[in-house]
Amino acid sequence: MAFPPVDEQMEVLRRGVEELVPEDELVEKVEQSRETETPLTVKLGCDPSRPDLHLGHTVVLRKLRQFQDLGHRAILIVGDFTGMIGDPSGRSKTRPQLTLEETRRHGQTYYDQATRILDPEKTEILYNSEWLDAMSFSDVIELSAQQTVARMLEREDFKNRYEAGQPISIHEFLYPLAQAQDSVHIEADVELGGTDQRFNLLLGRQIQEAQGQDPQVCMMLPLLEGTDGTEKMSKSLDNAIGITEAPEDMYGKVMSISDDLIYRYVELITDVPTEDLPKVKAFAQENPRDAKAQLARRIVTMYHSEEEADAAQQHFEQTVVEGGTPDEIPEFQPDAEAGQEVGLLNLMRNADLTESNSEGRRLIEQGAVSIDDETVEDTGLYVDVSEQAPFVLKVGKRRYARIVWNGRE
RNA sequence: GGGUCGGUAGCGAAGUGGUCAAACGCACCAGACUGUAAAUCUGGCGGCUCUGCCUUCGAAGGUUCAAAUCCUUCCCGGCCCA
Repeated sequence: MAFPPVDEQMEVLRRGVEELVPEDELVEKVEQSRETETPLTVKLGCDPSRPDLHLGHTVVLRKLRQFQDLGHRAILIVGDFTGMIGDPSGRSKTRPQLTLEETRRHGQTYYDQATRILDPEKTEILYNSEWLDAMSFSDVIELSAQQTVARMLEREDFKNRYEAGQPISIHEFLYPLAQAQDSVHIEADVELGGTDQRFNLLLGRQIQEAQGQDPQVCMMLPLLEGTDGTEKMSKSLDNAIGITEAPEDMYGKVMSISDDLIYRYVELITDVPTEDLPKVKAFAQENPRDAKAQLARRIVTMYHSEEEADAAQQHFEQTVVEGGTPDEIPEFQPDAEAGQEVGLLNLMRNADLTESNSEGRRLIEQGAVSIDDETVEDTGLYVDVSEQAPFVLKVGKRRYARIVWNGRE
């Protein structure tokens, strides 16, 4: 197949990239691949311990997709080997130990989600236990001889821990080496990763070189900030927008990002053509609300459909902007006899609107509970469901239930 | 193996016999405000039949009128030494 001209390829590949080490080598590789009509092998490692992808992951996946669209070869490497061993160091949260089946299953889930972005026809998936598990102890020693402790300690987190007198287990030095070995195994031309992967990616270059291979180019992409606007998007920080989330949630969460982030999201995780980006930037400054709505629609469309994006937008306008009641709210049918008075506190708890009666009482005191848009004042209110149903019970801004009663006499 | 420091609410962290359901920060929830589910401000943030009562401060016992705070044993973690 014919590859596009080098300049064209580079223009696509450079978009949104934080760091490219070294850029001229990539140009050379692209030139060479075009001349010899051989696709580049592009590697992306993925962590099978958390298979739920969010928009942050898509930054790097989209870059991989761009490589595919230019005709190159994408390889996803599932780190099942390290996943199986787990990280026994015990500091911070111990990485959960996974069984082989679990890593395979997670790997599959990862693949299924990733192919919403990648071209499934052109995506290879490999599990690194395949070759890492086969290495003998002497192989490992040989591998580790290719790196020095001093260089390892250049890595910031190791350095900090070392200087602070905190323990670093030997095996922690082995993980980056294992990842580098992956690059050797597939003879990667390019490895993608977030900027937090700098050390690991660079180590891949070094190890490849030590083993007589042409070193890979390291392409580092920025870590997308989450909905809190400062921390990187991460499920454990609870600031993530998952790509499998419902259209309404996705839309709402995008609308909640801070205005400064609009352009960044557009640049990194949408298909807006590169030449239109300056326009987007100006628009985002001038009219952040509409720019954000456009972004939210675009993102929901990417992972769902245009119709669902329309519906999500409408839902948002209706419930958030106007503070109205959404069209679809869960129904709850209390267990009550005709004419029986039911305590509102219990009703809320049974309908899963509150966790405890204390919480319900507090919320009523704060004026957060309403029945058919009428604020409830009395914490000891009793309602006769058979008489009053159906009615809409609202707790806070986002918790609703339609209370119904199917006449039991 | 020895020494030492520590284990308090979702997390971080005060408190070291009574005024402790436990300061403070973060997270979270609500109200006001706003173009927004952002920011900001205000309030809340164990449970209950709620002006009071009940269960919590690693676990189990004990001392005391009274324990998160003192004692004993045990479990878990950090650091130092070997």
